[in-house]
Amino acid sequence: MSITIKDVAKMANVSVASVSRALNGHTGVTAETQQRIREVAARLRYVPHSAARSLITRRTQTIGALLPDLHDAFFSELIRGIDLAARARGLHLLLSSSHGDADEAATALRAMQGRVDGLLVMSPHADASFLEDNLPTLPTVLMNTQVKGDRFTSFDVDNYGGAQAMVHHLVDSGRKRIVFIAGPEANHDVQERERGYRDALAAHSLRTTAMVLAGDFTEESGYRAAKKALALSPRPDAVFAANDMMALGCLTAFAEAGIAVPGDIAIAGFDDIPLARYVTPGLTTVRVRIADLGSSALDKLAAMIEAGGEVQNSSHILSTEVVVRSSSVAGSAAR
Amino acid sequence: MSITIKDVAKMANVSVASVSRALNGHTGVTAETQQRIREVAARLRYVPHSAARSLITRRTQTIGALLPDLHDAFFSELIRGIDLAARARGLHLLLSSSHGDADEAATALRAMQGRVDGLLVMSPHADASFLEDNLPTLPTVLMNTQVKGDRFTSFDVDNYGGAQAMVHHLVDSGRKRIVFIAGPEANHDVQERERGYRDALAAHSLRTTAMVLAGDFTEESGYRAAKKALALSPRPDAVFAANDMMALGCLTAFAEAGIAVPGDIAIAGFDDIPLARYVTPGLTTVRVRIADLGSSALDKLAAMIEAGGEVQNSSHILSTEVVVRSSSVAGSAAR
DNA sequence: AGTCGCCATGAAAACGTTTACGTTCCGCGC
DNA sequence: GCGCGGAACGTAAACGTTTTCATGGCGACT
Repeated sequence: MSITIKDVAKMANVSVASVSRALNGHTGVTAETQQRIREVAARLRYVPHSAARSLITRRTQTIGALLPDLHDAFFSELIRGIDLAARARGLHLLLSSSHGDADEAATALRAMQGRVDGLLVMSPHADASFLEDNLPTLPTVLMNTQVKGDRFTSFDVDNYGGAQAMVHHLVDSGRKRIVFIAGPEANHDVQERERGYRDALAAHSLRTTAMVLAGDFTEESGYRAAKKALALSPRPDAVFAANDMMALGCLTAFAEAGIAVPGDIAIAGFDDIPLARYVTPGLTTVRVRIADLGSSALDKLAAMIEAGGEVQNSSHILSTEVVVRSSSVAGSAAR
Repeated sequence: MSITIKDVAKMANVSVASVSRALNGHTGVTAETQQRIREVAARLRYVPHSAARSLITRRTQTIGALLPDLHDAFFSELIRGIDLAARARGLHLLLSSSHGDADEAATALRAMQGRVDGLLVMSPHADASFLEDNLPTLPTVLMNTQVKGDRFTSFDVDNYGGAQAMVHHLVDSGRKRIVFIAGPEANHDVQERERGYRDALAAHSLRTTAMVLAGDFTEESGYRAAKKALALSPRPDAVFAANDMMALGCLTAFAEAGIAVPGDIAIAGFDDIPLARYVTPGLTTVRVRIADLGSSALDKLAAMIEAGGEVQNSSHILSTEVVVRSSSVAGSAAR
């Protein structure tokens, strides 16, 4: 039904080879015939069939992204970053998100075979052996996915450094009893943030005051943790939540309890989701440049593909930044 | 390099045809050999090359989504909805977003040829003739994209009805001078929202009080419009912004000017972005179920593909819902 | 003027599948 | 005992490209 290169060739009285050459701007076809072929192709609305093309060129101009089911803002930012970099290179994006379990992820991974030139993977379920077992033999870049050694190229945000910096900020502004609200246990990001929290406390000789409450990244769990924090004695003068949503839950809990923020207690989060600057008081948090993470990972992947896969693996850390708002320091900039 | 069906065939001492049959669960191969082939395939980590497969089957199991550059929350929700429905059907998602101009959109559209089984299009630049000119001959569903007649199947949110309902709510709670802050002029959603606003005023015999200020969907433009609204005489007792971000700008402007919300003036937005319930006061707005829009559109598209393209075009309207928060009615539920 | 070489072009192979069509073999009914 | 049907399996065509290789023509150089 769809019109093919043969139709164009026939109509222009040339061979399919010449059509291919003309349309791809290759040499070996006179300007005049190229012109003619181009005209015919346009008139016929010819569009090359990409499956056929990739079959022979071994290139799809597409990269696959395997993502977990993420909280909205994070997800959206990441995609935006990836998409931006991909479009700049004329690459397409095959999206595969929300993989509940390893089996599902494995299926998705295999389905990418022959469909993409490279893979961007962010998967909480992935460990090295899972990846080795299921990854098609494709250039791959890992994002925020824990894996030891140099078997893969990876990009990670500086969870450890960001958490440290936040604790330093809190201590510097006079806080002494800082409680940390953790996230899902198996989550590598959370582990690193907690490690940064503990090490920073130690650096201030406050190791003994370390206090960690459970959470699961939801606002609700932040709310519950905040209630627990208030019951502690002596009462903490700051809570540092492993992500912003939980910090928002704290905000609500404290407001209900009539506790002044930041007067009685300071609140800090992690991620700098758009919401953070809109709540009152504005939420002090660690900014993670998610879009950059996506862009950088894609750029690196593109380079690997370009190089034909024979490049040294490398790992990269994306810096974070403490954003101080009113939830930790009275009278600080509203934005 | 990659191992193909031939390798499996050789290793299992059968023909490629049998391998294909065994792996696809077709008849004509004994259980015993099927078993053997499956084992060999697993051992060799054979994964069928999808480009080759789609070349012959004319199916890619992939649907393409052409999206504009959207404000974050909207974009993310839409993708989530689409992805959800796609995964339920085992379909892949080829994403193509952020198309600044029609040329870019056209290129993206053509690049989809042979890559996808169907197309989901949301494009502000698209009018009927653009689509006819550039759309590959593929099943297509339009989302929030204005196009007259029944040449396409489309899904739209009920901008008109939502705006009407919001105006009714404002009038019912005692507001009389309601100003509307418009969005980008060419935007069809905005036009419909404004139409709903005007018609609802007319229904309350308040037609003469209609007052429209310019805006462009950004928070900044909402802020500016709010300033203008305050300068009006008599001063309005409500502003209805064409989207939530502009409503937030109003919130800021009124706070700075010391105007009480909702005491002196009520504020209403449109979209119900996540932020809306977090700001103080909570923002009264029109909820648009974006994820549903995506899911429904994809479901319909899948049905069209299933049916082989020979289905009647149809258009669908997704209902909206007024969400009352404190910005329009004092003491209303915080959430 | 003849030969050499380059350039435009065409024919055909190749990519990795699926599937229509043959072929072989076995069992069964007459 | 012979033929027939069906099941299991193999052969090869087909999908729509790109690319290698062959071919022919024409200009330039000796």
